[in-house]
Amino acid sequence: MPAKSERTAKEAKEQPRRRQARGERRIAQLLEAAASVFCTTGYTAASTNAIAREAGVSPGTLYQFFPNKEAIAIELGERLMSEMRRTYGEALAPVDPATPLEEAVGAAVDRFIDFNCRHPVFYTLMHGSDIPGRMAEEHDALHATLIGRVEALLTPFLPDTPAADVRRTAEVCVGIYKAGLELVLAHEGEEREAYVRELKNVLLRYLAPLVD
Amino acid sequence: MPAKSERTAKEAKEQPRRRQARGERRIAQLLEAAASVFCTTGYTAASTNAIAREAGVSPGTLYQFFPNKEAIAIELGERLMSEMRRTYGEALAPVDPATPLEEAVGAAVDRFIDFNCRHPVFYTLMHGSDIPGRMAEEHDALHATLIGRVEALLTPFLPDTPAADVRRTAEVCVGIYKAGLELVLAHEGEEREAYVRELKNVLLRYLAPLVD
DNA sequence: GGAAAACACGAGAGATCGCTCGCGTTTCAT
DNA sequence: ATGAAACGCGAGCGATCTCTCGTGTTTTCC
Repeated sequence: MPAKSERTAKEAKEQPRRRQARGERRIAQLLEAAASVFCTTGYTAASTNAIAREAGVSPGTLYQFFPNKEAIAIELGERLMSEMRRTYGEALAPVDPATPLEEAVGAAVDRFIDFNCRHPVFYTLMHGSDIPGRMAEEHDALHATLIGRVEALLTPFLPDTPAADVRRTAEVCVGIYKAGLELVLAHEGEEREAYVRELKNVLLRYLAPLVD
Repeated sequence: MPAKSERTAKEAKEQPRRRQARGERRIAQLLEAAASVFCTTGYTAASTNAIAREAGVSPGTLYQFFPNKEAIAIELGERLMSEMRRTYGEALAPVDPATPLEEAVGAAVDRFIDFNCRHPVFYTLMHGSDIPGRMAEEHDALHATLIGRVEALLTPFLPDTPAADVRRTAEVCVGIYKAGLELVLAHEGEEREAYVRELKNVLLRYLAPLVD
């Protein structure tokens, strides 16, 4: 009994159980159902039974793939984050300081708004005031990196400004973006695009006097 | 048995039960406790037992004064709204069109920020994404009147602008205010005041090009 | 002083939710 | 083919929460 017998370890950290194709399909199915339920009822009010029902499986099946309710949100969040990085990873970071501010802001806003429109559950998970422990940490981490990116983008424009002021300006920009995102998500079609334009206006007019 | 026997009406609409001074004191006590618990845990996660415990009374006593949990939030919200009207009723409405925009915006922001800082539960109740039926209606009503006020304030400055655009501008202003309020409440002392100044800057720079 | 009403208590009924467990079915490696 | 492991089911356990009820105390009114 040498070969594969260390399978007996009771509470191993992570036993990345062998999955069949069927299992992977179920996981995707369950995550999609969870996204739908989270969007309509929020995280806390969403019951695991409701998620299972939405996915057309039994509660027991759900817990075959997720140890608990929070893990569903975590996994959903991580998949969204990785898609975000994959698609828009360079939306903020590598900006040529010679780029006009208008162009940089416009591009960043367009990319993030587009992502959030295609994945409305992202806003629900990251903005909901009812998120639990680990998810809140993930939210704080995302917020911190976002602030850092905006700071990095702003600093070249504000050479002789105290760091604390730059940070505050970045916080204000992200706050404006969140408020704008809420308005954008609340509308559709032409009206939605009008709000996108307004959001860009707010950011540009707020920043314009600073970068001269 | 003629006189006061219609007391037997089973499910009378509103039986404004006679209250003793002790009862009024308990109600105030319970609402204060509820405000505290709502602030720290949010509405949904706040348990009625926790509110009773915070107030130093039994759960039964709580239900002597409130028919259900939602009624506590409703009453709390109504008292806050009436205090808001009493103290800052004219914060937005009767503005002389000759007043400089800077002054009007600054005064309105100062008043509302001050109110929200003194009653942080107001933000929790009105911004929480986990609020129930009746409370959400109250929130919508407040939002609608707020938008209306801002529209009224904006219209004289924007004579030849389509109504839809004015409304959208008002929505953006209120959205900016909410985002700023969140940042202001998250900080204290000197930093808080710096965020108040930034909020005013954002609003003024957004509106300035429109009113020329 | 005495009856009625308001106030206060706290155990627990009733409902919901997260999650488990035992057992049957399907899939896969050998 | 066959044993093992992954998958699937759904009743129900245990914990929690809202709200009730029976009982006892204080206040008010005459």
